[in-house]
Amino acid sequence: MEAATDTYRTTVVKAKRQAILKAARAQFLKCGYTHAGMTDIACDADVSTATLYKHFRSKEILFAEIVEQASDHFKFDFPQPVDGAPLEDSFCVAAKTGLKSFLASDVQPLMRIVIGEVPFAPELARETFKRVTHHWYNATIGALDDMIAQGYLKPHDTSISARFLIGMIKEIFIWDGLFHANHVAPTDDDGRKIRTLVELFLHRYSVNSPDTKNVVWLRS
Amino acid sequence: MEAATDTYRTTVVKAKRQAILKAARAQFLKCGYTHAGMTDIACDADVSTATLYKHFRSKEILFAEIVEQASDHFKFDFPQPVDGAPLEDSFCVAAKTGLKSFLASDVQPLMRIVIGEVPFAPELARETFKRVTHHWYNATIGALDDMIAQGYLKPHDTSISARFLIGMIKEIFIWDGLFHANHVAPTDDDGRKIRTLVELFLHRYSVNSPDTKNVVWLRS
Amino acid sequence: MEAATDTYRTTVVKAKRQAILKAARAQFLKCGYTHAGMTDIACDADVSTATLYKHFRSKEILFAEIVEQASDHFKFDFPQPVDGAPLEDSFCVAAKTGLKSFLASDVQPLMRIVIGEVPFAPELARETFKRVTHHWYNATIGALDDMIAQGYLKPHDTSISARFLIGMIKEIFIWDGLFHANHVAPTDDDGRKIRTLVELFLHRYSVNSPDTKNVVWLRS
Amino acid sequence: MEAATDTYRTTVVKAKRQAILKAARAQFLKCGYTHAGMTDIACDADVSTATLYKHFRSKEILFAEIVEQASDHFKFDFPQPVDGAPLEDSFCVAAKTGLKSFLASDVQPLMRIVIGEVPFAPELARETFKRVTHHWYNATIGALDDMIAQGYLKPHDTSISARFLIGMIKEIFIWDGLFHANHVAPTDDDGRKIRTLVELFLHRYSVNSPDTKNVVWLRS
DNA sequence: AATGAATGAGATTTCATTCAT
DNA sequence: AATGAATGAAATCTCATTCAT
Repeated sequence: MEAATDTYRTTVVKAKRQAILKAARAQFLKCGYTHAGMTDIACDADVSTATLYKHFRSKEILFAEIVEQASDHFKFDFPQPVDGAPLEDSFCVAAKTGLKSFLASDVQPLMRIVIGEVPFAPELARETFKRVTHHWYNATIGALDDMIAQGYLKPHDTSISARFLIGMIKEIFIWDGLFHANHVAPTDDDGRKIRTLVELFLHRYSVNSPDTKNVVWLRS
Repeated sequence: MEAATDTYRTTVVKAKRQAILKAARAQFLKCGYTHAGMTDIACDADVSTATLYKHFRSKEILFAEIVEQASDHFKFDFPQPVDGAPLEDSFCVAAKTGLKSFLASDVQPLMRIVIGEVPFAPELARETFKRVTHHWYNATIGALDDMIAQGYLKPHDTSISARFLIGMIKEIFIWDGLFHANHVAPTDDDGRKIRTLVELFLHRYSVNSPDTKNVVWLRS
Repeated sequence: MEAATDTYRTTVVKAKRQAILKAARAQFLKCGYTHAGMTDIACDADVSTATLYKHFRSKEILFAEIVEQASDHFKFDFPQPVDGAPLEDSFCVAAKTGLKSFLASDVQPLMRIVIGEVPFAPELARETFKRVTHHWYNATIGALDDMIAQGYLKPHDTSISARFLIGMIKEIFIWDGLFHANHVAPTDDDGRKIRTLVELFLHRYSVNSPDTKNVVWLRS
Repeated sequence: MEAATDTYRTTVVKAKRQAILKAARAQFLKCGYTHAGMTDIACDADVSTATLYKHFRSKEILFAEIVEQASDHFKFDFPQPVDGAPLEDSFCVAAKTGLKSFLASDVQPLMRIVIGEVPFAPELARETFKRVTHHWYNATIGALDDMIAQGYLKPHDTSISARFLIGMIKEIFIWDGLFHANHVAPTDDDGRKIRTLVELFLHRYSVNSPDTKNVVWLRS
């Protein structure tokens, strides 16, 4: 009986916690950090402000929790190139998958808020940056290094080429969203943008790409 | 005499206006939009709040003015390739110049604020985005198209390649600054980063780059 | 069996009650009345708030209980003068004993709180005042009257001389503690302070003290 | 004209400040520190809370100001003994004057509040203690030392006798007030209480008092 | 009998903006 | 034209106490 009671209570409490997180996320996304009101959040979650504060000791902590949740949701693994399949496809799948996970994680709109709060929550910003950007970046470096080791790519400084790759993806699919509320990332259903981008990358770094030792970029 | 007085008055008024703008910029950069106080700005500018409001009808308008000023300060012209000189150099100079102007214009830290205020000043964000991102983007597209017309580059869709180029630059020199207060953009004194990036670009799009029609990126 | 259970339960209940009182005393002494939190008290006592409220219907009542307990702990009996021993010694012992009991009873730091809450708990303050001050005062008056009756002291208005005696003790050993947290009453290990004070008193009221009927305090 | 305007404005501002102080004092005396509400104070002073906070940066500061004002109002100078007049009278006048100034200064009821806040405003308590208790104490020591030097009093440790004197006064006229709201200090219109207390003191310390070197306080 | 999550009411404090001078 | 004191509305957070389990 006690166990049952406990379970029931626990369930209710967890439900409230979730309700709060949901309401808070909505409020923050709608209003940004400063303009979001704890009172409103409590109200939307059908909870008193006191209860809200029992669950999350401060607005800052509540916000951090939401950001953490979202950024934890962002997972990225560069898929292993499939033997015999075009290397290009691996890159495209990786880019598409990473992007999808990123967009699905709700991190993007939260990032706007985090960025705006940089002077007042530098630690949070740093942390978010690390979780999202570093994660993506490191996974990519690792994959590129592997591919070099396996002879797919020419040896080169992957710590910079990885950033080039990611930079292009961000520019096309993410950057605009920083400046526009309710921004929907441009679709790339036929995958042409990503493919173009990957081609640009592999044109330089694939072992199969032509040698350019003697090429000059001079005008003829 | 009156004219002289008028001139004097005008001068004083203009000086006050400048003092306000200067103080406000400092405040905003230090505290972000919401936490910057009109009273503090007035105080720093040695002006009463009433005078402040005579010059700028509201905090929002004052902020917009500052952002506009800064973004107007960001000028970018892709230099014409010099005949006989390596094409590469043109790109490097362009990238370096653009970046320098961007960083010097104070737009970067203001952008953080603009981004944070997106839900409350969507128009401002849109405008800033246009002035900065579009400007850079369009100037680059134009230059690339010219170079195609002049036979420097292979014909291709410059509306996307331009973004690739800019995306890589942003990733290396700008993105991190969005998440870190007092961020100093990484130096690139020897220009190696930019050069690597340009090489990647030209490897694919220079008319001198080897043909890759029959190249497959497959593993051998 | 039932009886045993009852006994057990009773024991547990009493233990909890004591735990609560102990925790509450600590809280109140540390934080004062207003800043002491019922939740904290319950927590420190390893009891739920509901249980806390089962035992003490309100914060006020809980506090009153603690003050009562402490002030009941303060016992003072003026020791009978020992025949043939210096009267002085009786007074010194009395003063020392009274002071010791007072300091040991924890009343002093609680008094600070009681005093601060005078406007909100006038009854409690009155009661505490009576229990502590009156008690001390009445015991002293009684002893002095006895000593007059027994021919130790000159006849006089003991209702005022008793207060003089106590007033001097309070001034030296208690007053400062009202204004300083963690105040430790000045030690008087050699008893010189108390002895001086007692001498002052007996110089005027002892039957052995010289007559002063014809003394004028005029400067010669 | 400007000067006049300034004067007018200054006058108004000062008046508001005084209104606030008055309202605050009343509120604090009525409700103690914690229960006094800044909103209520503002309301009583016919001022908005914002104005209240312009004048006093915080509740704590406002309270400290009031205490300081009151304690500054407490002045005590032990009057010089008049040549040829009974020394007794000097002491009685001194006691009466000191007491009157103390009671008139409003410090007494504020002291209750200060004492209650000791754990949370130790500095304020210390300061108040110094201003009131030390001041009284030091002035008395100085006067006693002078009288010793001038041959009115027997040489002795005045740092303790001064406290005896003050302790008796406090006991009779002040102590009770700590525990009772709206307490009116007992009158002593005929001066008999003070006279009795002074006699007790001089009986021991006046140069004219009989020698007690050979007196034993033993029961005969 | 015991729990502890939930509450409602209120506390202090801030800020963009106005208006009498 | 300029001042700066005054404002009203709102924001975050706390606490003694209750009630469903």
